[in-house]
Amino acid sequence: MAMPEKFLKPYDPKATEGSIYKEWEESGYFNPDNLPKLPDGSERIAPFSIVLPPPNVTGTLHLGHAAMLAVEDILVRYNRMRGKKTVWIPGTDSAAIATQSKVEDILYKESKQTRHDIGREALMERVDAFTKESESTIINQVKRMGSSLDWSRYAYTLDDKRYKAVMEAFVRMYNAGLIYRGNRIVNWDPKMQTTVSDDEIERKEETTPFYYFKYGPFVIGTVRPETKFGDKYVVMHPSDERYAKYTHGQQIDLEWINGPITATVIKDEAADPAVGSGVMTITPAHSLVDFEIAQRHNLDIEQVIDERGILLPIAGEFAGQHIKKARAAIVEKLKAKGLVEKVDEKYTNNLATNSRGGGLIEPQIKKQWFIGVTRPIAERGGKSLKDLMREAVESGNTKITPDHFEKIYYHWIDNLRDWCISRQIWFGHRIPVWYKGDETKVQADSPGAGWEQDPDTLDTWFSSGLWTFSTLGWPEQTDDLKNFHPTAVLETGYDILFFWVARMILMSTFLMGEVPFKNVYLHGLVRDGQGRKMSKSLGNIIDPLDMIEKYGADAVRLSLIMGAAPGNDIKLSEDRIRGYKHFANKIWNVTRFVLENTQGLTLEDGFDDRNEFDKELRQERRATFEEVNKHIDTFRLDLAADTLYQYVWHRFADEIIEDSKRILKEGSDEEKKRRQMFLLYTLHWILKGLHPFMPFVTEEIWKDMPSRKDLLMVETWPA
RNA sequence: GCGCGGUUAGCUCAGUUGGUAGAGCAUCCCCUUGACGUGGGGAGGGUCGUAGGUUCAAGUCCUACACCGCGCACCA
Repeated sequence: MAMPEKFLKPYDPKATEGSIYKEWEESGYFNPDNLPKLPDGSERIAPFSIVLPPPNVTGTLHLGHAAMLAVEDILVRYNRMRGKKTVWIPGTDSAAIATQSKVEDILYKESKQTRHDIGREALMERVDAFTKESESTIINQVKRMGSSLDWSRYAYTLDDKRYKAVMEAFVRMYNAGLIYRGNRIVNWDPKMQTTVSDDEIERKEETTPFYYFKYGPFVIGTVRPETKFGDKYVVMHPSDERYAKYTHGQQIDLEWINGPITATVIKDEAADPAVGSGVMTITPAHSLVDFEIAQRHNLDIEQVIDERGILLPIAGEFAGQHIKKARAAIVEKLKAKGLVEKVDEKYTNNLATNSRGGGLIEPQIKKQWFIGVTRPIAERGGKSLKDLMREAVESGNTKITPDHFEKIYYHWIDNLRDWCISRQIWFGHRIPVWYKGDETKVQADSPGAGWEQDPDTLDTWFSSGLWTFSTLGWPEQTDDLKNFHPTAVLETGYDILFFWVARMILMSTFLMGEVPFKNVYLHGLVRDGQGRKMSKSLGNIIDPLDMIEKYGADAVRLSLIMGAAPGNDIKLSEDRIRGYKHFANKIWNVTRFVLENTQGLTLEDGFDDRNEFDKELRQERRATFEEVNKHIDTFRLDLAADTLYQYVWHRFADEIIEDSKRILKEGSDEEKKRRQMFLLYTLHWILKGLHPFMPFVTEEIWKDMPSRKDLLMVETWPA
């Protein structure tokens, strides 16, 4: 057999990757139902399942996705080769708020219309068209990474099956008393005109003046004078001796922004004597802490700012002004009245913004739907959702890697408040609650004529929380659900531990009575070569698709794995990617050498165990793979890849092959044969071992291996 | 303020149950005309953040501190 011509030129990923992915897809082996039997003729039984964290349907592939795909594909391919019944389920996410705001932006740019101009139905049509158009883009980009996803099980968060699952989940949670409607203080985004959950708030630093105002005999501080109109309670710590002469409930007449008012003294431990003067006034309608104080003492709560950020009549002459503009004018007026004690010009304040749309958050009291996280659940032995979430990890049923994130997870649970799940946007899963007069019904479908559905939709993380089982067919009792749930691993970035991982545990432990996954593997953020975040303004963004184009998907995958310990940020530079392309080429040339020197031989030509020197080589090879197995099983893919890299390049190529040149030239026929068999055999091992990490180049080489029976992706792992 | 990490060679990072410090890249020198220049051999370079402690022995365990990063909280 002559040396295949392709090995005479350097490895060219561009010429091979597309067709190889097609072969994989057409083989059907991404689907566990089509996987071949094991070499001993038995069926694959042990399951290995991963659900893909669904990228936004309207997004494009970035390095975070690329890292995630690399890790998950390695785990899936490794386990497939180890004989497991493997499935990796793809999907995309509607990303409700983000997608709707994107479409609204386009709408406004094109026709200067808002969603209210065109109405709910027309907007949804536009959103659907936009997502359909985008969907294929992200899917094709995911495929270019070599991801061995079972596309026959593709799910979209808003498709019919998932919609049904979401409705079912809501109704069940409502019936269990976990979902309730309440008038509580929520994070309101005046720009998007919707509520936002606590976890979606992003704090941004700003430098702003800090004002000290005279409030009767007291001095109070604030950065937000515009909220102060309704402040008629003055709060101090019960044991603050400076204010011992004031008693709880005492009334004090004083001059305030728009004239004389009567303030009431409240003694509450929420006032920290060490902060400022130790005295504060409260605005219960626009501050969570103030709201809680007001509730404790049963105080009046008055709205000062409306849903668009406009001051209400309580602001007197300032009513109708936007809070942004009103602030300076209010301060001027207070100055004129001699009520400004002093101004600290450079105060660092953390502004709450909506991390999805960027609007400034204004706390408001609104009637919304909530999930009560501390309510006892009868069908779970009186435990609360918080208890269930904590137990999932404490029991070890779900292990988080790296494990220090478990502490962060507990910390989050301890601080968790009821989760506001209703959103005033249109794109998403509509809340399955129906109203007719004073009647309310909670059910998936309309109860009939005259019933009106709640106009709100659900927080996108509500449906995402169901993802491990909604993708497997829940609420129907499917075979997939039986076979593959709980899933083996959930792999994602540590930045969505709370958003998503915790919500999945919440949903699964309640609805399924089991954890959603046995392992959580958290990868780091991908940064540039100097450790900076990639951003447009720094101009340091690396596009994974450009890199695939230049160096091949295998090189990109390896660059995101090597040196990336779990949970550590990944520092990526183009140099590193180039380096791994060199490695792909090295494997290519190793193959060329081995095939050239073993022509006419196959694995079936036997293996001589009596050669003592080669015995050591074989032991070393086995030890190498045992190390690789150990690392993969403990999610140290970085070390596994490094072990293989070292062995292939610096042991096998640099030493064993170099040494073989002498033997093949000068050795006896028997020595030659032994060495040839070792080289050929080891090349098989190497290709198998590297396949999960570098699937394209190894599969391409595999085509010319004399012992090939099927695709490398379903070959058995060396042992 | 509370919590979680990190600090090891110029850079990026490993370092498994404590036993004389490792890799890749970079630098310098040398080699190489049939596996591969996307190559090979070699060299220099670290008192492992600081100060204590435990131990026969500490990069590894304990305590404190410093600096860097992150999460939560804070709009009095």
